[in-house]
Amino acid sequence: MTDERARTTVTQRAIDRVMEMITSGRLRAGERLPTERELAATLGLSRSSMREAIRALTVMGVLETRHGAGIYVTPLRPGDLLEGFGVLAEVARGEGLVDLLRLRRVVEPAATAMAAARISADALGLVREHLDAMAAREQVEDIVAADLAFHREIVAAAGSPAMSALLEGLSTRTFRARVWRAHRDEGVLPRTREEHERIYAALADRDPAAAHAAAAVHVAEVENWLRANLDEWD
Amino acid sequence: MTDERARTTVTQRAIDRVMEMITSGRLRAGERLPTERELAATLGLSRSSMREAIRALTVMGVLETRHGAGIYVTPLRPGDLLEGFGVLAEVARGEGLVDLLRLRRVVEPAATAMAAARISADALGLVREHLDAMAAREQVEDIVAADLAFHREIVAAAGSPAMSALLEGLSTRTFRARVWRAHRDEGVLPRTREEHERIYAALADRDPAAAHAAAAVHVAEVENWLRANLDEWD
DNA sequence: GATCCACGATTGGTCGGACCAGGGAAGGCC
DNA sequence: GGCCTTCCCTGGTCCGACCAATCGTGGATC
Repeated sequence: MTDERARTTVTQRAIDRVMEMITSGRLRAGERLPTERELAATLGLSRSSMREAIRALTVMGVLETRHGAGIYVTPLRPGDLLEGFGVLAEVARGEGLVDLLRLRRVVEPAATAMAAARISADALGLVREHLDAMAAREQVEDIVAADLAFHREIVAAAGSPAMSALLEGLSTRTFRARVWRAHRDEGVLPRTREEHERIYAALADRDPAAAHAAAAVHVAEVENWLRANLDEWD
Repeated sequence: MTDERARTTVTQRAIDRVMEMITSGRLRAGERLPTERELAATLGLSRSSMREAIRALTVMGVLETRHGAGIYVTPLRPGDLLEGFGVLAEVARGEGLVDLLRLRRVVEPAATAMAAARISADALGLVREHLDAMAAREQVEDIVAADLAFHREIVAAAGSPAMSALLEGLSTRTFRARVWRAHRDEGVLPRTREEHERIYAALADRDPAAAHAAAAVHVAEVENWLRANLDEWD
């Protein structure tokens, strides 16, 4: 029990040490850390290995480095920590993608419902703008951009950074572009537009239940499409 | 447009390059990558920087290194990619913690409902065992272990790796221990036990709606406790 | 001929030091 | 007093050497 885990790498131990400093409160959000060189000396490893540990904590969203200025602890907000997870949907394939969409079908309706209960008039106006932009544009890329902005605005109105960050990670531009292209080719764009309108209407009515249902229908639609087209994916 | 993003670090570019190799399908799940030295040479950077890029992709759950053997792409299952999630609840504080719990209140009931519809008799038996273990143990650490196992078993029965991984990340041993200790001191353990029993009963009845409600009540309970005790936290 | 083992080539892990590039504060110039 | 230069500190990159786990290979053994 003395030091059984010497089997792990020095870098991993450094990561754990810094994490422990943060969880224990010795390092607080926003605070600046010692120099790379100092940290390496203190924790007893080379600067190279220390840099790897710092890089790891950086992608985790725990630390943040500023060239020439120093290393800082991030504000540690859920958004910061979930930032690196935008990779998720990007690499998932086949059954894994379906699973991610299933998760989205659970979270997005809940977020939309929360938004319906507390969205401001200003935010609602922005949602309306994105909705109109979707209808006005021709290029798939533009439509997708408006689509993403539409959902992002709604989720943001829910007031849950964690849900925003999670859903952001579950949405990838390339995936959505593919879905839109397919929908266009299948001539079902009007139906998609109808779904979006229904979501907006529920928000405008400040009707959480209706918003929940409308969002669920919308995501389920995409999920079903993916399930039906899984074979020709990738 | 020639090479505008030379402003970023070489390591970041290497990360992007490897990610692109994966998303484009040139590197497939489980496949082995070239040597660190070869990769560095190919991408035109030093081995040190290349190692940092690899470390970053490792903590993201995209790559996996085996000392002496080589570097491999992970199976890229949602579970692999959400693994680093555990950090989240570990460092979150104050309002951020409440937000995470709010996310859990959305996801866990959904997973429990899905489990109710498809849980096997065997899995149900295990759930029962963990429930009994919770009641039988005295040490908070043991109770927490059984508590975690109880929820984990249920969520696993939902059959969604993404939800399992997410909820796993939202649950930390230290947080739960604190909650249990407080509940014990406040003498509300019987009520918690009752909530667990109700969840089990809904699963046994194969009643998704009841399971959803029971899980929601349970998580909301913890959320309310946290909200009430936020001031004395950390 | 099959099995086992020792050895060495391969590959990731660690180290130390040198040099480059961005930032920021001290101090001089106007 | 305000602006600008300068210099030092800090992260970013690179190199080359050595350590340690792995795995294939080929020879010894039965």
